[in-house]
Amino acid sequence: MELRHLRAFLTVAQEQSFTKAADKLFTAQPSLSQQIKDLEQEVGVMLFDRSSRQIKLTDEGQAFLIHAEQALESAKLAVAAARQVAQQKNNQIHLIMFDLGTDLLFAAEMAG
Amino acid sequence: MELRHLRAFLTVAQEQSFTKAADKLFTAQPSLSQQIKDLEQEVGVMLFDRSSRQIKLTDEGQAFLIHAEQALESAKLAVAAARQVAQQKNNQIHLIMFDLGTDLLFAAEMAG
DNA sequence: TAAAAATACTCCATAGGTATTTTAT
DNA sequence: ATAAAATACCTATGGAGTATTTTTA
Repeated sequence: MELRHLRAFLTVAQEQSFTKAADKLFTAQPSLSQQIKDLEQEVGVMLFDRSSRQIKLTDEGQAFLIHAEQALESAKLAVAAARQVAQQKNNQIHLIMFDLGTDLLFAAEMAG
Repeated sequence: MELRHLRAFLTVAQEQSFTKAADKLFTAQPSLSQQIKDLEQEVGVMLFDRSSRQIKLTDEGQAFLIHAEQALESAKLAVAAARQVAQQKNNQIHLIMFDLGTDLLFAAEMAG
């Protein structure tokens, strides 16, 4: 199971349609069918009810959904958090360089 | 970014070593190096400090870690939750079948 | 000099695409 | 009859392995 499966799952659940989800994800419909199939196989339960034309989550799918959303959210947060730390460091460096510049300017003025 | 990257990242962080992490994940050391490299490229920051022989997390890596753990935990929970629902349903069916069996037995006795 | 990580390279599995069939309204 | 999902098939990409070259302690 990879994040790609969770993204596929969530989008199909949202759109209640493989075709629409495929459009949204800029991929082909059979790819999504395959991904969901693989996912269901790994989990060992049906996540969608295909008995009707309107695809719907099974009870199992509902249970899966909440945590799948959380997983993707956490993955996104991980990236954001790492970048934020880097950004903070960068700001500190800029600040130090600004102070240094001011000091140099001051020293130059003193020297005449 | 896929869960595989997060698994690799967490294991390297734990083991503080690519080689040990590779053993633990039953994969080859260069695969892990590559995965971490790809991950760092996507995030846009260095997650590990390689300046020493003892690999260490950078501040950015530390920030990434918490959420990466959460993501994997949620993914695991998703699977467990879906399976639990299925199991509950299964138990209900068994119970119904048991009751039905009891009823049939009773009916047979009545009929002599 | 001896470990561990990075790099180079090769190969194969599989993810994803196209074409088609099946299903449900 | 039509629109949507499933299936079949094929191809190309990139993930993983082996061999080798840096690195660092």
